[in-house]
Amino acid sequence: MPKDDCNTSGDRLYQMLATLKSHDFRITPQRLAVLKILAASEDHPSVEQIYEKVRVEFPTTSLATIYKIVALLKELNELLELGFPDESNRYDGKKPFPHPHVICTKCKKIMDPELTSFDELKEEIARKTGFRIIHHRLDFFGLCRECQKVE
Amino acid sequence: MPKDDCNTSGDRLYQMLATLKSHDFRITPQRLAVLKILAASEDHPSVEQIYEKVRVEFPTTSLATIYKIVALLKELNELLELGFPDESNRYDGKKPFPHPHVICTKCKKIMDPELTSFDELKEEIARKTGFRIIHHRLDFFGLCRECQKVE
DNA sequence: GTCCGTGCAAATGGTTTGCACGACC
DNA sequence: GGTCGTGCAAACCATTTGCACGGAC
Repeated sequence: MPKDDCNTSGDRLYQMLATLKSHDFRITPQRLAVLKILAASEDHPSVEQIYEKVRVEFPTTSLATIYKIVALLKELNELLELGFPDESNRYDGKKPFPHPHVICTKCKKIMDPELTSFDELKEEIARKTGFRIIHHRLDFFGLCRECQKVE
Repeated sequence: MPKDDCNTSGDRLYQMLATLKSHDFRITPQRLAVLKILAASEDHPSVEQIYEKVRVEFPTTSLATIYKIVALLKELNELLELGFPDESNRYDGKKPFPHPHVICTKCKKIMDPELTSFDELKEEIARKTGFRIIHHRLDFFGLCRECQKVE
């Protein structure tokens, strides 16, 4: 099992619940539903997609609430936001720390590639710029295997 | 001189003018003013900053026009957009192709680091994911030398 | 019972659009 | 002179905010 993908969806759910509790945030049905979806999602969902899934179980849930829960989890570092200029933001609840993404510009699929040569790059940056690097963002855009075929 | 920073500001201006002309776009005073600013800017300006500079010379220029010119240059691949989730978008007219950036989260300065170990990373990605990589985005966020001192 | 979280609707703000006038070619 | 570009104001739309009710603890 890859070292940075070692959490089962149950572990992630438990971890997120623990973080909420330790900061004295209440565990509401809406929050629990969002946590479950994020802990289980393989597909980097958008707020709208989370909303649709939550509404299956809780049809009265409002979009504003989803936004608030997402903002809270982001604040607690339990959710990684992948913001895009056109506001088609996507979220990663399984690996809430910076890591590279590969994005298909056709089908909008987002994958997590395994990389070995990144740490070296990060160190080179710090050495050459004098910056204290806090976090980063690395996206590759292109066509996935499937979309290359049908093109 | 670094190989990917070989254009003087005059060369970039000429290049951008040539691209506009070759696509039969008119050279208006507003467009020329924006081109000059982009060709000379070292600081990855925002639309608002471009707007303020253009207004020094042409006080009647509207913000919408700047947006239109920026969109046009982006379309013609003469301008790199660095979009951020909070819409504080920034633009690079000197190197309109994807390249890494180092961003100070305090003073908002954006720099272009020199990197040697990036190509290798890109190749590793393509090999491991099967994607045909078209472009990429690599940002490092942190504190620049100056902001580390005053912190 | 208290106070936080939710749902609703209105506000926000960067960006885009429609349209008529004016200017580039 | 015809057409493209500009300036203005309104529209847009994802996201945020204010507020009163309801539920978690």
